[in-house]
Amino acid sequence: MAKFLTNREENYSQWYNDLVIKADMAENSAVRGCMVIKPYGYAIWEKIQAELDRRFKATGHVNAYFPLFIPKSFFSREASHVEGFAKECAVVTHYRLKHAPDGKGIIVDPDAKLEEELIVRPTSETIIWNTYKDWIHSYRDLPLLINQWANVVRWEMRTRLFLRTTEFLWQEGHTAHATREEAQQEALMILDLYADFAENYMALPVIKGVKTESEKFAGAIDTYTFEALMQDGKALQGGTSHFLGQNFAKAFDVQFANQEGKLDYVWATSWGVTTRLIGALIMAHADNNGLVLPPRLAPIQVVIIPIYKGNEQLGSISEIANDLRSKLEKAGFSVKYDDRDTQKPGFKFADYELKGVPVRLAIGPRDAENGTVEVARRDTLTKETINRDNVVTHVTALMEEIHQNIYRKAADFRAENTYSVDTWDEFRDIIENKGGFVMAHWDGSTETEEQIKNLTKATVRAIPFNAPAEEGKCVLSGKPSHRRVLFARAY
RNA sequence: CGGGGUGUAGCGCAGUUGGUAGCGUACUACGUUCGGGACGUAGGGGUCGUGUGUUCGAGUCACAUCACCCCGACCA
Repeated sequence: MAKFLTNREENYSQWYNDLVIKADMAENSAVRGCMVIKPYGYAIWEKIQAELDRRFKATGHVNAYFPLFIPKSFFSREASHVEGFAKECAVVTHYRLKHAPDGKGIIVDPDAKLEEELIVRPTSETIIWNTYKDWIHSYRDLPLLINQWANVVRWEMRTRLFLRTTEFLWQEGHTAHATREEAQQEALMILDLYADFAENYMALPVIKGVKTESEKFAGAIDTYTFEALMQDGKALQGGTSHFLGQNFAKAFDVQFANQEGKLDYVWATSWGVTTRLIGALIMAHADNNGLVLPPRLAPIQVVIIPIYKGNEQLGSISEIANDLRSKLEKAGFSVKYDDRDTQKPGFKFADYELKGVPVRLAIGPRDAENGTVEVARRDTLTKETINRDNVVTHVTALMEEIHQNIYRKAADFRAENTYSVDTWDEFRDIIENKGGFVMAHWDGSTETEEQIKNLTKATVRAIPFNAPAEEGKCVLSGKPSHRRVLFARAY
């Protein structure tokens, strides 16, 4: 099996690329650096969206939509923000095309130059805070809890499907609060929301923490992150939640009258996750047979495949299959009955394994006669035959078990690949030869962090919240440190 | 933006000393198959990335150009 996929152990990044294409999730487009998300990949995104959107609303947020274009001048309002994004902005300079004078093709009309150039949003803080200025006047207008689902553009040098593309989809929450404490709580609450989603929907164990000065969002006071370990030993940042302090409020002059009638700048957060989560899903769980999707995000949770000779057999098996399908659908599962006569069962088995469908039911003449059905699970590739009457209860329990199992596998993998390291030699050896998470002491200085990055390509992924206080010496500089931080090479 | 590589059927590729383009797969039709990626027969599909040049003749040689992929620097 798996002869159609590059072997994961042989060439991890080729395996990943093959998988995205062959599982029909996405492909490169005619536009450099931009991908086409195909229906199967987009269906996963829709599931991610649906659950996150539900959770955002359950915590008091509402959706809105702000413009794709941002006046260039807005960007320069917040100094570190410009600094962070300037190098990767797409800029609209003209608003019209015309036929070339020589009659060959069309050109940008030089007479249609924009008065002020527009930036294609790499993130929306500036346009949103410029708008909030008009919306917020009193403490009664607060908190303002808004999210938007949008596309953004960051002009990247090198791109990879889902992991880094020039244009990508995400959600960005932008909230405004009356007090520092409330904004900080919001940022942390969202981080918890993300982490809970990762664990319960993506079956992905994550580490929550705060970013270092050099890794934090341009314009933030604090950036909170959740980090996951991929199967090649590299870390992937799942998403971030920022406490922005009053930086944007001051830059855009967003003040409100508090209960005493005094003017004060509002406190802000912003937070987002992107289609990159799909990349994380792939790299955390998939194997040499293809995708392994956690049941709660699988577009197809159960596939039913008939095994038959001739039309009358197909007819009677279809009757059973359709009955099972409607029962499963009633129980809340998304089910596909694949009765295509153009593919053989073996082909379908391999194909749905490639696509990571969690549970497969096969019904053949033997099953029809015995009142049974063959149940195969994607995560373990094991099969069993059960009584047809028990299908719904069995599948229901199985889905939960599959979720737990792939979560446990990922958690075990992370445990096996997390090292507590005290010497530089050991640090270097593990980063270079084994990969994984390395918990080590660090003196807290940007210079040391930079040096470690230059020497090993490893960065501080997070200062974990749950790291206990522990006296030690920085793994590189030997200076005192009070806790271990999480190092890894990262996507 | 540096270093390397590739452009020939939807996809993966071959194409010798220059002689008018082929294989696998996919696709279409029909038949036989169907409990782990079936087989037979017939068929359709190409400005050989683009341009210019050399030549009686260019997928093949020369020059130019464009695009994409991989590895680095930058990033979610």
